[in-house]
Amino acid sequence: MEPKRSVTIADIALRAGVAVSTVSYALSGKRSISAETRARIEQAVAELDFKPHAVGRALASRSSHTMALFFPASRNTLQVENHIFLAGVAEATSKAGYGLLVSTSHDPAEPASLIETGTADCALLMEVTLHDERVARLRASGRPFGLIGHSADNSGVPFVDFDFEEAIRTAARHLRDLGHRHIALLNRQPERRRRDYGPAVRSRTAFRGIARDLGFAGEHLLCSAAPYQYRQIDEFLRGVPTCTAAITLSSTFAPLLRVLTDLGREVPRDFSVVSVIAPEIREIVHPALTTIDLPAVEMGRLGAEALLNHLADPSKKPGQVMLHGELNIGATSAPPRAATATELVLTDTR
Amino acid sequence: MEPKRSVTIADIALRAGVAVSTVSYALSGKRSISAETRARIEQAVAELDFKPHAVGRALASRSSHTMALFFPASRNTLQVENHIFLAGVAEATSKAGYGLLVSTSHDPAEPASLIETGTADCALLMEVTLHDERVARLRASGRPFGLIGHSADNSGVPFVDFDFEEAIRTAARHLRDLGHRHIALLNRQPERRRRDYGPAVRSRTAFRGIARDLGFAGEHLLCSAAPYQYRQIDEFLRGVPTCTAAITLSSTFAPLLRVLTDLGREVPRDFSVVSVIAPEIREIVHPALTTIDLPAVEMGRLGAEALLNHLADPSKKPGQVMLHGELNIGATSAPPRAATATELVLTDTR
DNA sequence: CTGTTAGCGCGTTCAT
DNA sequence: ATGAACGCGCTAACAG
Repeated sequence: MEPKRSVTIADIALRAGVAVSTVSYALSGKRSISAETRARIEQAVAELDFKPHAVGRALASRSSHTMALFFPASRNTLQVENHIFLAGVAEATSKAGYGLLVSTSHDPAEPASLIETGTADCALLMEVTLHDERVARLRASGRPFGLIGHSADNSGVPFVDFDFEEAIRTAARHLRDLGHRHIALLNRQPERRRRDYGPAVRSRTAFRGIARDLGFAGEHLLCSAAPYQYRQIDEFLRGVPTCTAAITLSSTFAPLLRVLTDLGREVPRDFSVVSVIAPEIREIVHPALTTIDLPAVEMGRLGAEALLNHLADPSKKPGQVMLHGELNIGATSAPPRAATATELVLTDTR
Repeated sequence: MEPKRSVTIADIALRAGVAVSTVSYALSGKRSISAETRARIEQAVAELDFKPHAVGRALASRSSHTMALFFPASRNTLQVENHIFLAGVAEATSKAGYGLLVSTSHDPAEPASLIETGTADCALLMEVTLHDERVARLRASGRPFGLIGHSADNSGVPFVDFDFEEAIRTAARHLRDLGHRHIALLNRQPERRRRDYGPAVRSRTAFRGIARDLGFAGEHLLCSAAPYQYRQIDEFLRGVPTCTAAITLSSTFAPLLRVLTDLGREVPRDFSVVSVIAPEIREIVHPALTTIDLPAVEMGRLGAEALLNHLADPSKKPGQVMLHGELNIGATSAPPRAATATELVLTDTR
């Protein structure tokens, strides 16, 4: 129960026998200080264990030195993968001396609000939709923000994203080369009414084209939340027995593997799977899957860095990075049983 | 590129024709306002789209309305499970109208610092050791804090923890009833020089006693980081062939399952496993494991709530909650092959 | 190179 | 029931 009242620069100024502004400038280095007074100030700082009050500083400087990260983490729709991005973001903000405020709010006005109220200097958004209202509001208010993902119009916006199209093409080619002629793409239906979710939309479109190009039948399956996805997948696999392989995005590999087991179909003997997942998730999944690594930690770091750079110099062209994934062949990738020889038809569940 | 300068209560006061203090009181409700002026103020607020500036408010009220969460998330030692707690913490802070600042700092002075600089009102710590220096410093400075986990002395400290001892006892009994006479306990070595990590120490001690009580040989294995743990476990299983079952804490189940597969030992035919993990992790692991659920989301929520309650009324006895886990029998729990009939010896690897 | 001073936006005491 | 004024801790003109 020590001193509740913390020491201020006024205390330092008094003790060092200088003006408060001198202390302030000595701390910020924004103007030259004689070696002597600087020493006296530093001594006073050390003796009194002074730490600049972040709030006072934020009010005066109009900068909280804090980044707000928006990502969905409601308990019901908890996506373990989402949290991996956080590690990268935290690494970047911490290295830059920035605070990291995490918000799980779904209010589209919240990102702009947090900045307008001075709580944060900028906002980093996750689960970005093609026409994201949060983006629109941030744009309208002229506040700095960045994206992990990207939307329809990204002009002037720093972002980092993963090339899902390429990943799907790589995966599809691999599966086709293994002999598969009927392949499903599994993706999750993200939160709420976000039918507009970028990766989902783009992946679906790309997959359709790829199926056409490579000459296989492609099925697109949008999985809902936990209890239902199992039945969805179960019904699909029973209904479409010619489908012998799947590409999974997000964590849809989990229910898929369960259903396959329950149906008595063994991976990779009876069914092949290529999963696009973060290596940290791959690590804990057993048996080893064939995957395309989604570098989530890197993405978090790069996204945060791009935003911080943009904040430091808004006149410069913002960083816009697209990351790529490599195929990572695991134990489940051996050739499947021969695909059916019936006529190939391109279908789409929706 | 709208107005950079946000509207303040002075603007509201002017527009409503009242004093700034009246606006302040109208907003906080800390003194009665006539219906008429209140209406005028509310109208001005709506018309100007006023939002109180959080930083100005924090400086004046000496409260940032923010909780700082400290948890380890360096990219090298990323534990997916840790992030699940965050969902619960975020739920609680958000419901209480608090901000959530996330820090991955390892500096033992940082928690107290963040509060002293006004950045946060309180700190919630994860990965607490028995003699945690962060706790000591927070205590010394008299700042409010709470724990997810607990340390040697918890007097006056709100915390939530999981009864690992009981979980291990439940798991051990289950395995012994299946016929196992030689059981290993796998745990991870947490970051840095934290040999003092509470759950690890307590689990080990408890396990030793349980082995004695239930009459089986118990081995304790402390796994290091990703690349090494595999070899560690591999050497252990080869060296101790009589060990036919394991209890895994944290995500040690992952390397264990890999090693078992590579050794050609099938679960549950040749080896039984009971894992203490969060259900969100269990969901993505395949095949279904026998587990004891670690209610990480709940723990995060309860820990944050306990801390917020303590903050609201420091004179009240702080909430100290201990959660328990139930056995969750999955596909891997079928009886193993008969255990060896040789003499039982209680050993410990360390 | 250094001191003086006016805010930053809001809470709150003291008057009325 | 309402106003006026001061202060929270710090930054940044503006003087010298």
